[in-house]
Amino acid sequence: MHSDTHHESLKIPDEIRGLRMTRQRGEVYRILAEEKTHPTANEVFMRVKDRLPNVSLATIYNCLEALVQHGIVRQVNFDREPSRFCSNLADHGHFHDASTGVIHDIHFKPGVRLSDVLDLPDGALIDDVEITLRGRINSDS
Amino acid sequence: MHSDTHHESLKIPDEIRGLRMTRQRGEVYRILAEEKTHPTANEVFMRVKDRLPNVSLATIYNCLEALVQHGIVRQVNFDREPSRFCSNLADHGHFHDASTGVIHDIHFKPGVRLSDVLDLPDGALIDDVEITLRGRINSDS
DNA sequence: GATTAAAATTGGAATTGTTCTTGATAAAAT
DNA sequence: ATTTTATCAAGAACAATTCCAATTTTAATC
Ligand SMILES: [Mn+2]
Ligand SMILES: [Mn+2]
Ligand SMILES: [Zn+2]
Ligand SMILES: [Zn+2]
Repeated sequence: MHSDTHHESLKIPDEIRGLRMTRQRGEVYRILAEEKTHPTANEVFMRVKDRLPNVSLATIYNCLEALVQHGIVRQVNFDREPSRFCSNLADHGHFHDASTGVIHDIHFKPGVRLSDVLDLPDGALIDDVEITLRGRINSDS
Repeated sequence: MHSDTHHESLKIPDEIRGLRMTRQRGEVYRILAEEKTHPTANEVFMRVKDRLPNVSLATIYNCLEALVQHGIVRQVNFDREPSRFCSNLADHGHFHDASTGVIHDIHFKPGVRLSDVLDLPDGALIDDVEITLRGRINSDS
């Protein structure tokens, strides 16, 4: 057993993709990796404060931006609501269940390619796709 | 030839879907119907001012909200950028060409249904879909 | 290990798109 | 014509995010 003390643990390397993993960035990332609930910056802030009581909201924003910039987490927007963040790097979209508030990750069915489905302009090169669904889950049937 | 004087014209009824078509709402709608460029509220404001010099930005926002609420126009969001507005009521998504800034309407290929393509949770009832692409158009081939 | 340089963090102020509030206007109903 | 209701205008307020200057931390160099 090694010396430093943590709880459920989840090893985060000192550096990911050229981004130095500071204490604050590590804690922000941990929240997103542990909870797949797509929290807002402010929700991340509240959770990180439990471990780093002096952390500032500006730092949460800085960390989230750094993580997003380096492709370690993804930023998810629903309309004009506060941005949410997601550690699932697989290509996926989001379904917001209006009755529970839960946000579900949505994946393409196997073998589906965007260009098979959408009528894109000639020569269009897609850098980024965002698919956002709103609705509700009908428990019966 | 009828009495009231307008320029290129585009007849807008006194009421659409239960929404009273005031002068301001009509002008806002006209901009969106004439130009398919997905303008922001502020861009609509500048254009409407040419015809209604006393209109206020608050009124533009009020009108846009009323039109969106009544399903007459659609609100389109790219990340956290200012909302844009679209009079195309067909089911469609948006492709933002980063090199020109142009926003293209994107339609599904005929016969494609969302549930054929996405792996949705059991019992999911989709109220609304938003598809947003970013990229560029390669002019050669 | 001390010194210097670079990067990250903090707290608060500033920004920005949007919404709210309140009083004035205009339109509809009586 | 009077009353009621809806809309509009102007500016204040708001909330999420970004910016800024000062401090702290980390890394590099001596
Ligand atoms: Mn929370
Ligand atoms: Mn413009
Ligand atoms: Zn996700
Ligand atoms: Zn459109």
